[in-house]
Amino acid sequence: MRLSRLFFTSLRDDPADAEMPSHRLLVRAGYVRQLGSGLYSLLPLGFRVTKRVEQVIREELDRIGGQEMEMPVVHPAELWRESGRYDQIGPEMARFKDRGDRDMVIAMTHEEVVADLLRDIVKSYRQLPVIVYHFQTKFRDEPRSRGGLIRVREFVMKDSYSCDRDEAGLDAAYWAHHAAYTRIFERLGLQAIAVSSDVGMMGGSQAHEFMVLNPAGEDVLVLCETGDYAANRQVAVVPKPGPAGGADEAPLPLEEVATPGTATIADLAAFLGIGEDRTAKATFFTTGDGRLVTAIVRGDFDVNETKLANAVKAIGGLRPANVEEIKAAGMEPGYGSPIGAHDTVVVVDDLVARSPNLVAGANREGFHLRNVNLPRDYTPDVVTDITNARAGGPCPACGGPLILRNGIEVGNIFKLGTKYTEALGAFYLGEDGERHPIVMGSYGIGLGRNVACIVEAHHDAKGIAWPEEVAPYPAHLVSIGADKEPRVPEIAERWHDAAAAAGRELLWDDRSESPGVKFTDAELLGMPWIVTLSPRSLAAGGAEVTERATGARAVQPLAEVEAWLSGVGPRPTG
RNA sequence: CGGGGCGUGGCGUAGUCUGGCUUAACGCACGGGCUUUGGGAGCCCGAGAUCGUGGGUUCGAAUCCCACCGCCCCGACCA
Repeated sequence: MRLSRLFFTSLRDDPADAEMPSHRLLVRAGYVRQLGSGLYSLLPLGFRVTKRVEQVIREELDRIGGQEMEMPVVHPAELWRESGRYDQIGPEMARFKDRGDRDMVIAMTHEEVVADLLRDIVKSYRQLPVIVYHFQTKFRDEPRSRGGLIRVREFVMKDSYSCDRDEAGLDAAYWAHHAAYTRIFERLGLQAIAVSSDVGMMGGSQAHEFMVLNPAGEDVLVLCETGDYAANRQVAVVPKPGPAGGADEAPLPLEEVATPGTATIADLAAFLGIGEDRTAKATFFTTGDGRLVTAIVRGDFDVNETKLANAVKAIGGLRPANVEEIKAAGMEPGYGSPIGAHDTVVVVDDLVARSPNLVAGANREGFHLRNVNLPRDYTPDVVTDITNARAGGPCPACGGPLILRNGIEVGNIFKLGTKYTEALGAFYLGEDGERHPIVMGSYGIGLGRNVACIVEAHHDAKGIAWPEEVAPYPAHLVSIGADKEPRVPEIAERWHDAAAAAGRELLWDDRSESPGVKFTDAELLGMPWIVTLSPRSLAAGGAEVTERATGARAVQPLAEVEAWLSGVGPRPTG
């Protein structure tokens, strides 16, 4: 590819609205352009990278027996009504009517279509197991896109679906995907770690997310330094300390105490001269279906909203309750507790439930209660772990200190079970002559997000440094001094043509720009090898070969470079 | 949806507070010419902007007021 013909432009200045390095570089180097919020065009360079990422994924999925296919982006709403998601999912799913006034949706994912195909095609256990996948556009009208390609509204995703006779088959497909993903991310140059993740309301039984560490990541990971524990904080197990005063402390009588101006736990503990671990903190949420949830954790812990939402099976998630809602249930924000409250679901953390004599709110401004004890003083609806793991806290596996890091989800694997196949009636006839629902798993990798994460991991102050596996071109040929030394354009053109003929096209900067411009662009664009051909290099006996990632450079003989670029020889290292 | 910020040639910005000095300025990029050619070259000429949109105030609006739209960041949200 001649750079003079490439549909692109590099920018000397950073785009004003790009904060993440990957976004800044992909825009500056002419890989992507933004069309609207969360909507991006892939320019030819960006498209080539994406296709290479796609090919890595394709090869690894084919290795575990995946069969590539393609399902539509537009679905009849009826299909989504059958699974129940048409009404469950909010405005993030785009809907419209076709010319026949039929309700249609734009796909956010493809479980329904797969289940629909299964009920049509699979009759017998002999047809299972099967893994199908496709690379297809998804549209999710996110409330807020951010971070360039990291979180967008329209994106191409590899989604695969495993279809098995039973749980054992699902388990095998699940771990096959786990292994495939591990290979994929390694090949992509991403240090991804698999963390246990939330299965949420989907009725699944197990899920992992593959995460790359990044300060801009939207998820918090709980990691053990020894590597024996890794989980999304949403689901991280929290080993609890014993009650602050000892488990066998005798319950004392309830006692109201004036605590003016102590609406926060820190103020309260300081005012009473006690540790935060002797207090119970109440926080309030409202579910999507309008229930008030009162969550009680020990004062030195924080509520984990995912765990809480799961504990109360919150439809439509949780949002912080407002003051009116809290007061309507007989509680006082800042001084609240379930004592005397009504019309609220009370969820108590297990540590609170077994901690005697905590200080809790009196539901009266400026007052708290000492010596609150369960179940003497109020009755929880649910007792379970609803706390966030804390940095430095004990690892559930080894007891060592935990660390918290932000991460970006580059892939996920999920045991769906029979939710969709039962809903849509996708059954097979087993060896036993009985009808059984097909057992599904679903597995996703977002392409654009992976491209951005690769750049996050492989760039420097000058630009991108693509791993060879995904680079849009294997090498960037810079020809200099073409008007002074006729051999330069001759050789460059010959190499360019030979490489193309060998099916491994080069990017050749054939422009009549100054050397500085060409070198700067070559470093910005980030091909793994920069080959400089100039009167100077010829005088030194060949062409200069520079490794983009390390900056290591050496002059190599012309014949060897030509053989390498033409695909008939190794990269010269002499 | 809440909070904050921003919208001025392709990109980055100044000008806005304090209306007129603007025929809207500057750098980069772009076209032509000459010179230059191993690290974002120099000089000359040139094209390119309904100052986000609509309304209002005013003798006069990029600038003040109202409404709307768009984008970015934080939060909420994320099957």
